[in-house]
Amino acid sequence: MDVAGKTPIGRPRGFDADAALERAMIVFWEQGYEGASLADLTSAMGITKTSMYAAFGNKEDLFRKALERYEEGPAAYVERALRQPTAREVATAFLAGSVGASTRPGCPAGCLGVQGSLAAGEAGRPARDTLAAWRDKGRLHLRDRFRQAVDEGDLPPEADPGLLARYLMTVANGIAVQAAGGAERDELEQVAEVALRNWPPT
Amino acid sequence: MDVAGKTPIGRPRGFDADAALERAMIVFWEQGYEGASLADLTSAMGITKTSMYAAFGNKEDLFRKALERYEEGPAAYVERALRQPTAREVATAFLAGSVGASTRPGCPAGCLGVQGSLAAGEAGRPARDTLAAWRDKGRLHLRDRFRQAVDEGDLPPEADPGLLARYLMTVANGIAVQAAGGAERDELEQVAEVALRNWPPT
DNA sequence: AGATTTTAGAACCGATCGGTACAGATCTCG
DNA sequence: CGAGATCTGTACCGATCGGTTCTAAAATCT
Repeated sequence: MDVAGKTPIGRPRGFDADAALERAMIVFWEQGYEGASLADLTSAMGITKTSMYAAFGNKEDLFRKALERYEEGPAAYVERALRQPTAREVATAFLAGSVGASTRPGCPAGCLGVQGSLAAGEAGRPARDTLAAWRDKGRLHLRDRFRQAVDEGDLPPEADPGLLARYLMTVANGIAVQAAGGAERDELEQVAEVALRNWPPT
Repeated sequence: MDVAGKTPIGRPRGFDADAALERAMIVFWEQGYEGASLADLTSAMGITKTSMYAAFGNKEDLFRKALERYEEGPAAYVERALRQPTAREVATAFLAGSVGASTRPGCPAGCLGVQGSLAAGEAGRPARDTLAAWRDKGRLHLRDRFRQAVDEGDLPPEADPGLLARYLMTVANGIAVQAAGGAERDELEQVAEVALRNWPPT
């Protein structure tokens, strides 16, 4: 039985849901969860509120889906960094990717995972918690990767994988804040370089 | 002529403006500029909207005054750090103070200067810009202090004061994000220690 | 005392918030 | 060709947004 090939019954949707989600991601990235109104979102997406609700659920669902999109797109550098052969290369690629994503031309400055919602009122709390969990997931992936590096002798046995992961994530978060405040790409590349100067020797 | 001693004419205000501002600061710190509604603020301040407008202007003015209050209170560690005798001590005190302020018991986790407004809709843009300028001011103070350190031979001549300042501010911003996400004080103290391992020798 | 100045409280303002109900349009299936 | 299913646009929902108006109360001034 063909699961995907069939044309669905009923009137087909008149817009590209993927493209609309991409637009929504940009708006959330630029204005944050609470700062992005449904009017802002749907106007950027080129659809009406009704279509948005039918296609994505509600504002919170839309935000989560925009975050998934962000993870696969601008934040894909995390996965790429984790696949580097040595811990040092992982760290370097991670910070370089963080700088790149936070200062990407044509995109909002900073990181959706940080500025999407850091402090929020009652209404924005689920979105804030979603982002905190998302950042934590990345941090734990880094930690696991550095544990593996210790096992492989790629990091000295006395290295603390959890601490190194948190250190890197802290610098990346700081880079995102700096970028949101207008810091330029080359300035942040220098910061990343300084941050890696004290990386444990292999 | 006594400028301050006189009792002002008219009905005296029935609340402590300083205490009310302190409460407002906490609310902004916890919920961000856009996430804090006037109802949230005035209820925490224990006054009505009318009294708030008479005493502080409007929401934006209140936010600016809450930031000044934050600078004199929880963020006073910046000034203290800048007065340390050596560049290394300045850097150490700055990061230690950042960790302390971001994980202070009884206060919201994180830093008002970061999570107060990082990304915002149209309405919150002035607040966001105010915070970005505030963070930049701190960064430039650090830079000037490190320039002085180079002049005094306290930092090597090849040290880059601007880069060191931006590096420290980046780490401090990252610490604030980590704290907002639930990181504990001792974890962030270790991060600060790692971040200072490669500080230029005297 | 009486005039003046300021505060406090409640009621109210238009605008906007996130979210829906409904009707018409457009598709597949029989 | 209907019949049933799904999407789209409009109009609307109650609640809340930041901010104001108006009246009464409480103080100092002459």
